[in-house]
Amino acid sequence: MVVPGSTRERILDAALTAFGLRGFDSTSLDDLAAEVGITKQAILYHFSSKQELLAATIELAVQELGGALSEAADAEARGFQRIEDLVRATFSLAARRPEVLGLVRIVSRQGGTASGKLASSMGFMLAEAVKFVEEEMSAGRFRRLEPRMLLLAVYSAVVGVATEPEVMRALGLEPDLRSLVRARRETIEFLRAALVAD
Amino acid sequence: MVVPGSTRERILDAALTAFGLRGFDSTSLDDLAAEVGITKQAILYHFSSKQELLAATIELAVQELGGALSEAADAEARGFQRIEDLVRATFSLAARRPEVLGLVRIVSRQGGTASGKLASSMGFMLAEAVKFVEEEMSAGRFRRLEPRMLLLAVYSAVVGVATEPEVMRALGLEPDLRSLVRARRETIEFLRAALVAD
DNA sequence: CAGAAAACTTACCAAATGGTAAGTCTATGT
DNA sequence: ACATAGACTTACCATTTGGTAAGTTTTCTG
Repeated sequence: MVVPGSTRERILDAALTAFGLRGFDSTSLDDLAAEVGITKQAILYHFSSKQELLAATIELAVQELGGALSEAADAEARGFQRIEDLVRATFSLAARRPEVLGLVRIVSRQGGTASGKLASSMGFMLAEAVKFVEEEMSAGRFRRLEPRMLLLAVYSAVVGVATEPEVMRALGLEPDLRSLVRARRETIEFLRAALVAD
Repeated sequence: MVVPGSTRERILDAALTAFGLRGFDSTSLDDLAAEVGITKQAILYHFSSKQELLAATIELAVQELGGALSEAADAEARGFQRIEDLVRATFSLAARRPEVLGLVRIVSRQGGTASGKLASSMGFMLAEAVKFVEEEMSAGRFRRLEPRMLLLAVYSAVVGVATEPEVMRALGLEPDLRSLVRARRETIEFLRAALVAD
């Protein structure tokens, strides 16, 4: 399988997949190089160190995630519809490119320089989300809860359901496409019940 | 600081902490040995390989998690009270020993032999939880949702909130004890709204 | 107290890892 | 035609890693 695009792009793509699915420390530059069909030194030609490759990879992941979400977040949509759109977009991304959410999770857990970078990249989107939730609460369409805590719970629930195939398996659910669709539907109903004011 | 207990116990404890907080591949046997104050070969005397050490560590984590939960799950408690007890116990564990939940997450994401072991260890508890949720739904106390999907969403939300300090930070919340208490309260209210039938 | 088993340590080792240095090939502008 | 810069590769290297082999000390037991 020949991946199109420049060598640099192919390295980034392979790194995003590997870091996001297997983890940063668990992925060696040699593995990565073999996957792309080049030598390790070609990677170090484009990215001066493994850390810098990680930084570039995070930037790409944030771009993809941000793109998918902002595309879904129709500025016109109000109330729960907007949440539903976002959840659908997140599930779609999780199905198409699980490595993107995987990378976000792995990096956000680890702390350090990388996670600071991620946090600042996501900062704007989060601030907007908080504003939206607060407006909906003021308008009486959402239950009154602490907006940031609410977002954290929603984020955790969605990303968790979308990216924990092993936990699904433990629950006796095969993590195939059909189950994912059902998981999405159930998650949306769950969130609707939690959010929408009576 | 001298940690009490046998050498074997001290190794297990250090391994649980390191694997749970920093990850399996990111922790070398040499690091571990230095922490415990012995040599790497002493570790390999008690556990014949790093993989076996991981297996023993998982077993310990499952025991701790299972212990904390089954202690909290008063068989008498019905309805949402029982969920609340469990969430409190989970948050308490996350505050006291974040590495336990961290290990469960790390392993469950990785798949392979280790995660199969974890899944089978948790199997009984999960089956019981499904039964409980189904009963509550039949009794009309919980909303009708797919029990296993519901559990997955609840699990993801709770563990996510309890163990994602970096995401909290990105939301402008300091992950200190006070915030964790607030997070717990908000999570419980969130779940109550989602679960309790009108 | 003898000796054997348990609980280690010191001494190694082969493979893998991130990274450096220097060379090769190819396109391009002059 | 030729120098120059970009895009690599081949050749190394020091360190780290999980693991083995063999020796030493401590503890238990007959």
